[in-house]
Amino acid sequence: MGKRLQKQSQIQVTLLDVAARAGCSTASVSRVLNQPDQVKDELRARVVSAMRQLGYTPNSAARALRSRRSHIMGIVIPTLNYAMYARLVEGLQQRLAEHGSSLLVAASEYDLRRERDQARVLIERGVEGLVFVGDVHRPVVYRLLESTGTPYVNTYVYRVDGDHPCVGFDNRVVTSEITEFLLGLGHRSFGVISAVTVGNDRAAERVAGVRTTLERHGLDLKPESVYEHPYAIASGREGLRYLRSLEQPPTAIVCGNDVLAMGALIECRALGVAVPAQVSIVGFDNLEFAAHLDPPLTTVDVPATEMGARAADFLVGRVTGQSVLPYIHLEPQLIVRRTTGPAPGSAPSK
Amino acid sequence: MGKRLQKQSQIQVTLLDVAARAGCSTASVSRVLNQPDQVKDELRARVVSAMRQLGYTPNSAARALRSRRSHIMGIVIPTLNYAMYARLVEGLQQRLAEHGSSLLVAASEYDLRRERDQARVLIERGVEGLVFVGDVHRPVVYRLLESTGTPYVNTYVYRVDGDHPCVGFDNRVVTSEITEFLLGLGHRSFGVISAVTVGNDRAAERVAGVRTTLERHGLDLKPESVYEHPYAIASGREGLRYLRSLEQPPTAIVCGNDVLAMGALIECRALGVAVPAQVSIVGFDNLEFAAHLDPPLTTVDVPATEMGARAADFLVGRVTGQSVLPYIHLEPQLIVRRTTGPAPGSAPSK
DNA sequence: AGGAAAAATGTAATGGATTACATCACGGGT
DNA sequence: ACCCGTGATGTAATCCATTACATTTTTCCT
Repeated sequence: MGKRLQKQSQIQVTLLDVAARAGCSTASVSRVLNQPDQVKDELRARVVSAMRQLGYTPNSAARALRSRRSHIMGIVIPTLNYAMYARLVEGLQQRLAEHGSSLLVAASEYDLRRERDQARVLIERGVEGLVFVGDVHRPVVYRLLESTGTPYVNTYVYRVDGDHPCVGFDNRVVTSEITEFLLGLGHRSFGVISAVTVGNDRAAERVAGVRTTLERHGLDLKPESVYEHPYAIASGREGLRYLRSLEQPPTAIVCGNDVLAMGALIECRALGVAVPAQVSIVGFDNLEFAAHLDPPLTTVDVPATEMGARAADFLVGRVTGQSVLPYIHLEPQLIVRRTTGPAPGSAPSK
Repeated sequence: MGKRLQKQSQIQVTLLDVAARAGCSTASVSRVLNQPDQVKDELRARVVSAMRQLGYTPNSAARALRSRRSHIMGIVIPTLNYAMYARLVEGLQQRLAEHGSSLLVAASEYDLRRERDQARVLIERGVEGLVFVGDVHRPVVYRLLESTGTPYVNTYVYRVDGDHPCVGFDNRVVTSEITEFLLGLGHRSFGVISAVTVGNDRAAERVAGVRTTLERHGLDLKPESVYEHPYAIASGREGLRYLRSLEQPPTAIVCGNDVLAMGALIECRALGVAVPAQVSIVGFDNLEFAAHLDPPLTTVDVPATEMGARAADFLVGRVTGQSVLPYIHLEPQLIVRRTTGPAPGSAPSK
């Protein structure tokens, strides 16, 4: 058993071997690899055949060393267990592949120190560019990026005055729009169920968007109206139960993401709270299940895959010396479904 | 604007610069990097300080070239949009990080040709080992792995006679157990809602598990009782509607994954079909939402993260020359919740 | 104190592909 | 028939860290 499982010490086949076999110089073999049309058909054929016969695979390290191109990019994300980040990575990887680059993935688990460590490691692995989520990172990360001259881009954020390349949207503006929408439905009492905001600038901005908008309208979002808990359906359920237990339960609940919203919705059903008659609920992300919940969830569609693709284009552009726009805005879209309606007891707005 | 956004051509700081500054040889600097305790405190301090002052970052390519270690592994997965694969990647990456390695991720989109291409690319990028999902790959992939001497491991499968290292479980056995469980509840008429089985050996095996078990009991799974459609809630809904439209609708429905099961469950509610009174439904994966559905979904818990971690251990072991077991079995667990019950009209089994 | 062994450090070869530059062949213009 | 330019190919330096081996310093035992 396991005969194939032995690793035999391989004698590496090099360019030199191929050249010898093809009866030409290493330069020509290299050209066949990198600028095939600079080589005459006949020689190219000979080289290709020699490579095949010898089972030649170029040594990536030697290649990268000499050419100063690793064709590897990196991304540091909080986690892959969050569908939107997974999609971001998917979009990024696909587009990079089209550009001929590969992707190193590292997770920080929402820990900024770990994010810093992972960024360091990826740079040490020779990535040509780095993608981050959010724009709040340890200062040393930015310093490292600058001192090593590593191009980078922040995603899931959009801030023109931010001094950092970014692709995404302004989280605060989006929840602000949600809040305006709910205000327009007559809601005056708001609650928020949010992911943990420590080390998560996106979550923090989303809460801030609700708060500042309410304040602009002379209302306020009391600290006790914000339930902040880890990303999970259970948190959404707890959050809803908590908000319902307040002296003056909110009629509108803005959730930091669809998973929390799903939990809230489930708990409403369990508690016999009618949605949207008694409470309006809004999610964020437009995950697949949002449209299939009962009632279907009002949420915000986030172009995560596109964000990844754009990040790829940006970095590849930077590395290849093209001029690229450092601030890329992608518009999320409010998807109004059936979990939102007029505030109870308010005259319908039209 | 954009002052920081310019890439300035970096003059790379090398070991030699550090050595000069620290007043020692490059060998010593290298030792500080790789075997710090072989260097006296005083010299080490000098070198470290020189590195800091110069902002030295080792050149990964040169390092990899000389040491023949890239510290990079790779994984080719069908997609990251499937939560279980995302978790697998997460577990793999975390454990690799603990071992001091990084992870290149590539997606095949369930296309075996693309899987082959991606595997080729990853090998060309210098990965030290490769993780796959499933064990049905293009033959050339296995040939390439062998000829380049690249260690690899298949996940989500377990087949001792398979000649390939693997970590996971036998999908066929698991759905077989599900089927036995349902048979025990008195069900005799079965339906299956499956993901697309082309290029997906796991999905195919799951269907086969139901079929062979039924046959063992003198029953059969008619081709028209299998609804095969892409991974999506909508597919689950359609699947259920389809199965209910059969002349003799099944009383037990085995779903290839939880997403399909969720769709089926949602459609039952929409159609007014009582679960489990009229139909029993079983999922696969035990995604987070499974426990929160109404009724909570009977499903199979799959240790995806663990699988990734074990794959990491295996490959790192192989690369570092330890002896490692090539076949690692992880036991999935049937989680009986409330979507399964006695077949309608059958005497309860106890 | 003497000397061998162990520890620390240095010297220089090495890994494999790329590429600047040199050379060669060949076709076209006059 | 001669020269030049263009395109194809070859020669050899180069990228930068690691490591085998050589040399020096330190340790420690007698």
